[in-house]
Amino acid sequence: MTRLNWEPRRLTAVSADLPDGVTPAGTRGRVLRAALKLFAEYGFFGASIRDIAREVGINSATLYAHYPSKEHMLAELIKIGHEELHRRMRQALAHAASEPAVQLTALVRAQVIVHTDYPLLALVANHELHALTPERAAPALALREECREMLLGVLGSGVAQGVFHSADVTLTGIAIGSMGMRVANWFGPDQPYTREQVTDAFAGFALRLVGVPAEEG
Amino acid sequence: MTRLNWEPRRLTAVSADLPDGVTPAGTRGRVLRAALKLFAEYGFFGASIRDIAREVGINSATLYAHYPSKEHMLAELIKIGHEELHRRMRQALAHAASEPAVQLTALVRAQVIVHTDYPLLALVANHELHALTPERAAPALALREECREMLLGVLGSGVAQGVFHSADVTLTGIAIGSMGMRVANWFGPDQPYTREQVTDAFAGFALRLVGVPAEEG
DNA sequence: GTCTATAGATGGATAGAC
DNA sequence: GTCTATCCATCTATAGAC
Repeated sequence: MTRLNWEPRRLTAVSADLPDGVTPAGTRGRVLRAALKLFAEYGFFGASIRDIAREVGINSATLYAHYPSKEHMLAELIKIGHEELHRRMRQALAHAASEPAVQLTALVRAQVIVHTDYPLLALVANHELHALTPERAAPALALREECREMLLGVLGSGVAQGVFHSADVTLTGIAIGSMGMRVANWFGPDQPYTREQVTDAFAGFALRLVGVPAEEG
Repeated sequence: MTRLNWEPRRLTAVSADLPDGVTPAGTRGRVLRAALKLFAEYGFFGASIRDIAREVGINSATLYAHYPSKEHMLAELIKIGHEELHRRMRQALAHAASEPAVQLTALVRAQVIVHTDYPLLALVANHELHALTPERAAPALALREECREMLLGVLGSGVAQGVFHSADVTLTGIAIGSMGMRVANWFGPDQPYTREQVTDAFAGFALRLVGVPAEEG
C-alpha cells in the first residue's frame, strides 16, 4: 500500500470469506479474496493492482491471467454479494409462514446474517458500486430493487391486514434496511455481540418499527 | 474525471453546500466545495487534483496556494462535517426539556436535519474518514464518540426512569444512528419526501424503537 | 500460469515567471 | 494568486520469455 501506509481503520472485521460454492478455485479464488480485503479496507481506487498482487504473493502481471482488469474483480465481488443477499432473503421469505410478522422477521434476520457473516463483501457491495460502469452495476441494482420489493411487499400486506401500523411504508422500509446495512460497518470481533444476538435484536427492532409489541414477535 | 467517464450515480443530492459561517471565503471556498462534490461523488482516491481544479475552473497548481495537499482538503471537510453534527446535537440536547422522549426526539431530529441539509458533507464525513492519517482522523472520531454518548445517555436515562423499554441500549443506539446516517445516501430531489417529513418520521421511529407509543412522542 | 520488463497514462506536488 | 511547465512516483495493463 503506497498511498496508505498506516494501519487499517475502516473495518473491524478480519475474515475475507466468501459464500460457499461461489468462490473460484485456486489462485483465482485467492486473488478474489485479496481484492475483497483491500477493496473493503481502502476502497476500489485506494487499492492498487500491485497491492492486490502483494497480498496474494504473486506478481502483478499474473493477476491478468485470472481477471482481465481490476474492475472485473470488483464486478465479480459485487455480483456475489448481491446474489447472496437476494438468495437468502428470497429463501427466507419462501420458507416463512404467511403471517407478515413472521415474514418480516425472516427477511430482517436474513439481511443481518449476510452482513455479519460476510461483512467485507457487504461493505464492498454497498460502498464500491459506484466504481463500476452502469452496465456492470445494473444487475446488482436490479437485485437490490427486488430485495426492496420483498421488504415493501411484506410491510404492505402487514398494513393491509391490520397487523402492522405504519404511517409510511416506504420510509419504514428504508429505516429497516438502513439498520441492517450498517451492521457490516461495526460488527466484528472487537465488540461483544454474537451474530445471534444482533439478529434477534434487529428483528425485534423491525417489529417495533411497524408497531408490533415485543411479545408478538 | 479520467478513470470515471460515466455519469455520477453515487448521489441523489446535488448541492455542495457547507454550513453557514464555516465556509472559507473566495477561491479557497470554491476549492473546498469542488472537493466536497467530487469526494462525495467518486471518493477521495477517485477524484484527482486535476479533477478538482477543473471543477473550480483554475489550474491544478493554483490549488496549492489554498491547501498544502489534497488530504488537507479532505481533513477540513471532515472536520466541518463532524463539528456541525456535534454542534447541532449538543444544542438540541441543551434546549430540550428534561424528559427523555423529548431529548431523544431532539437528537434524532438534529441528526436527520444535518444529513438532509448537507448530504454531500455527511457522505464524505461518513465514508472517506479512512483516507485520513490517524492523527487527522482522531478529532472527528472524538466528536463521533461524544455524539454517541449523548444518544446513549438519553437512552440510558429513559430506561432508568422507566419511560423507555430497551433490552439493549447499545444496540438500540446503533440502530437509531444507522437510520439517520443513511439518510445522506438516499435523500435528494429525486424522491418525494421533504426534510420535515423525514425528520418527523425518523423521530417517530426512534421512539418506537425504545417502546414509546406514537401518541406520547 | 508465472515471471521480468516496460509501455503509456495519470497521479500529487513543486519551481519559477508574472 | 494564478499561470506554464515539469518532476518523478505510481498507476493499469501489455509483451514476451520460460
